[in-house]
Amino acid sequence: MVTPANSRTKKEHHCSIHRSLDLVGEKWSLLIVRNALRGESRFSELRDNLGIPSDVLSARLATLVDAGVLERRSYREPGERERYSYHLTEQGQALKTVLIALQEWGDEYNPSPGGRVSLTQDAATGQHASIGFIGDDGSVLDSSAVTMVPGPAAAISW
Amino acid sequence: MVTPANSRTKKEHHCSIHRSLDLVGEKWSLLIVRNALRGESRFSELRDNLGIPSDVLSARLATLVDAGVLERRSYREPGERERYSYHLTEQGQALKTVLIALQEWGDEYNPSPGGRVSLTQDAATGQHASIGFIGDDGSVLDSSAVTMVPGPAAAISW
DNA sequence: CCGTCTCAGTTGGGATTGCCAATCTAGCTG
DNA sequence: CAGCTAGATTGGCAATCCCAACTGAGACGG
Repeated sequence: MVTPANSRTKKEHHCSIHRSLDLVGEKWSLLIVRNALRGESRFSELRDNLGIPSDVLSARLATLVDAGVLERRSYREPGERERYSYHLTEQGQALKTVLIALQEWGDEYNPSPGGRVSLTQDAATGQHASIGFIGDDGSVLDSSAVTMVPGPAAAISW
Repeated sequence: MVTPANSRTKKEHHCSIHRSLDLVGEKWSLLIVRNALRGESRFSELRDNLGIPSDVLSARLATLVDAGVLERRSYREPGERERYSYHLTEQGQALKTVLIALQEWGDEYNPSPGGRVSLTQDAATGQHASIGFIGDDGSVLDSSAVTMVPGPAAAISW
């Protein structure tokens, strides 16, 4: 092992967007999470469906487990030996918002000629759902009216 | 010019998340958009505030202009020569949702000990806003109840 | 108990991308 | 015309990525 996967030597940034991208901003990371959200959990399943080189998959899984996005579990099917699978943690599930935001952006501004491959809906009613901003009073806000403002820790830079 | 920045030779993926990541998934791309949302538009401003190598910034700006996320404008301040600045298009503005989703995820699961650098609020009322799912009937949906399902073009793979 | 199969990776190498420092260019000012 | 500044480009080196081949361990057949 030349480079241990659990050595997080990266600098901690004060900006949470930057910190998030340090965890899931590498190539393939978010696509692995997307497929995990679909229920894919095995190495070969992810490798074959994503078309990712197996060494890169191996490295990403280690990084994502280390970051707390995935959890590695051993399992054993009857008449099979023990194998490993990867499952989203609560933290990993929470990336659903990021992925659907990316999906809506792509569908809006760079649609595939073949149509949409994935839709978003409420599990209970089956009605279509989309991403938006909600005020603390529970009201739905217009996206253009929402701005990012400096927070309490913005003293140094923001 | 060895590799022209405007030759988009990448394969078009059927998955909109994958296509989106081809446009803004490279290192630094989303951070450039974040700073552009704060109103930064000049090369040196972005370079100095992000700490990005200038050759990479140059390449990313070209890619983002090519993708339609940024628009290159010339400007001239009094007593200065003509210079260029980079401004978000409508398509670029729309990435605000993705960035705030990443920000909320980072604040929730990987907070900075120094506190939050950036907050999200409604420009009119100043009340705090957060990302959520909204049904077509206008109701706010619980995030755990929202799922991604195969769409019309999912025949090949999804 | 020997050979074969499959899953889950690891390893070797070459290509690509990213990083850093130095340099360049055009127009301004003195 | 020498020097300054914004907006880059270039060269060299390091890290990352990709592909193909290989490994290791347990199940299974003979």
